[in-house]
Amino acid sequence: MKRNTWQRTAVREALSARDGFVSAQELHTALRSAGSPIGLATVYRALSDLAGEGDADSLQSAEGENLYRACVSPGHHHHLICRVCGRTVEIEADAIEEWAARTAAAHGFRDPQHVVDVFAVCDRCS
Amino acid sequence: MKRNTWQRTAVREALSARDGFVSAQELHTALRSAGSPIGLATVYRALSDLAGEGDADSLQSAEGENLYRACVSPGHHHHLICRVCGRTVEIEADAIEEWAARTAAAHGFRDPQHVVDVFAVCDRCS
DNA sequence: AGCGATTTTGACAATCGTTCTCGATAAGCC
DNA sequence: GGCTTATCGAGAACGATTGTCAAAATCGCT
Ligand SMILES: [Mn+2]
Ligand SMILES: [Mn+2]
Ligand SMILES: [Zn+2]
Ligand SMILES: [Zn+2]
Repeated sequence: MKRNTWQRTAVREALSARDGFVSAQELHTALRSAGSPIGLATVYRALSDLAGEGDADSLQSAEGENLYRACVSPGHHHHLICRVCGRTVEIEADAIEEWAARTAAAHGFRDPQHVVDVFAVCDRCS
Repeated sequence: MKRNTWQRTAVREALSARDGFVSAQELHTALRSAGSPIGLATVYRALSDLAGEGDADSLQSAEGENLYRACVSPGHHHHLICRVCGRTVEIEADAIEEWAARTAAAHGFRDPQHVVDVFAVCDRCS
């Protein structure tokens, strides 16, 4: 049902070429600079699809922008993100998962979801 | 240096009258409905100030809106928020603080900040 | 390869939360 | 009361994102 277009491929590759989180606009600019005539709306759609399929992680920056990153590990995980360069480390922390579940249950809340991200400055940038 | 206006007082009180997170627009509408002629920009500014002074908590909804809540406990804490009605429980978890600091340090990252929120469905709403 | 049904694209407009502008207003202070 | 200056607020401006819709491209089928 989902068709293969060079646009989606281009977005996937451009995303993989980065090692941190990027916005749709940044990625669009990068693609255009590299000579691609891809449209902005298409980049937004492709990134949204990738995130929906689990091939990309997404998060909101402090400024409210949606940022994306090519997913390295397949399962659920969190991120340690450099505030300066965007470099990102994927983190698994079962302790956090348990804590979230326990905390919700302790207050009578059901079906907990959680947002856990750490923003700091990486060694290269400090 | 900072002046006391009835507008700031009105925002503070309107915020305290709620028990969940609200957006600036919602609060503005509520104030207007109650007869206040307060301006929208003023509500935005007041909420931003309150958050900056630590008298209000703020977070971003999944849709990217900035939400505010009158702060109950004074120190650093996190939230367990009902996805349906917005009811919120303030949570302190030293274990999380330590984990965040340890995780950042383990990867050579400095000056860590973290976003930790749990969204679930409260007992009244399930 | 050719055809046709259906998806996808992209330029542009529209949306929507938030911030900016700037003349008017009103705290705080003497 | 007056002065100084922070604050207000209506409306414009902004910026990220989404909607529109005609043109182009993909895929299944022959
Ligand atoms: Mn988790
Ligand atoms: Mn914390
Ligand atoms: Zn860095
Ligand atoms: Zn609830």
